[in-house]
Amino acid sequence: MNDRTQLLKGTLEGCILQVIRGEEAYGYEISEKLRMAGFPTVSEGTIYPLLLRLEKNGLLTATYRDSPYGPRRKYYRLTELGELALKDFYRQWRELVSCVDRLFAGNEGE
Amino acid sequence: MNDRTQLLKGTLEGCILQVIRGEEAYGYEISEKLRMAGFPTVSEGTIYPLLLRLEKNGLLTATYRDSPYGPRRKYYRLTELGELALKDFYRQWRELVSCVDRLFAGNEGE
DNA sequence: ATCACATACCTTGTCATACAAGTTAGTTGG
DNA sequence: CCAACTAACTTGTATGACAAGGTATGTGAT
Repeated sequence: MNDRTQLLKGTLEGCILQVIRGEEAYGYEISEKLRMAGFPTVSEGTIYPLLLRLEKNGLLTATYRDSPYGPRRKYYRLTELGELALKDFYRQWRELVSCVDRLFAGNEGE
Repeated sequence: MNDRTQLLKGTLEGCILQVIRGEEAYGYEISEKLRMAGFPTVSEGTIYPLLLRLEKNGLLTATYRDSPYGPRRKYYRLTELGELALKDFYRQWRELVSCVDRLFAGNEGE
């Protein structure tokens, strides 16, 4: 009925910002890292539009670089605005988690 | 840019099931309880369609009862299917939380 | 050379769902 | 009578995840 895709809404954007935060990364790499973090496979139809949107909104900047293994890669870096958005996301995320926890407190084991 | 509404996607459904789980409740009451749990005010344009959808999908059953204070209330109860869906939601929710936590582990304080 | 496969990026169209704004109704109190 | 609260519902809009498909480059096997 309701698959995980609805749960991901909004979360993914923040998680991608977090992945890029440490060091610049390109799309294909980001989806690998998310998979390694345990996320269900993130579709390319999800990730590329999202990256373009973040770039357009000024949270990311991009530069193309050649790859030794295939076509050139588009590396993304966080802007100042991106850092702020990331902090903001994490704050809101923690708040949501604590609300849900409060609601489910007492009957986890059932 | 991205307000909390996107973060709520999918989460709300499970939380409403959880509110109803303990004892039957009606829409207006549910939105109050969510607010008390710390959720940002949940719009009526959100909650009533959601309840109708859950009813239509067989996760909830409803009975009307008179109210001493206003128009009659529509009380919802969880079905077997609803209980299963709730368990399923919580499992997926915990999984998502642990993925995000894994990603952000190490630099919470910044 | 050719074919399969992995890498790498992008586009189009579809679906689910949260919300704003508005509608209809009942009750209570000034 | 009117305002305020309770209570449910409808319509229209925007967002964002995804499936499916397209383009292109490099590597290794046949």
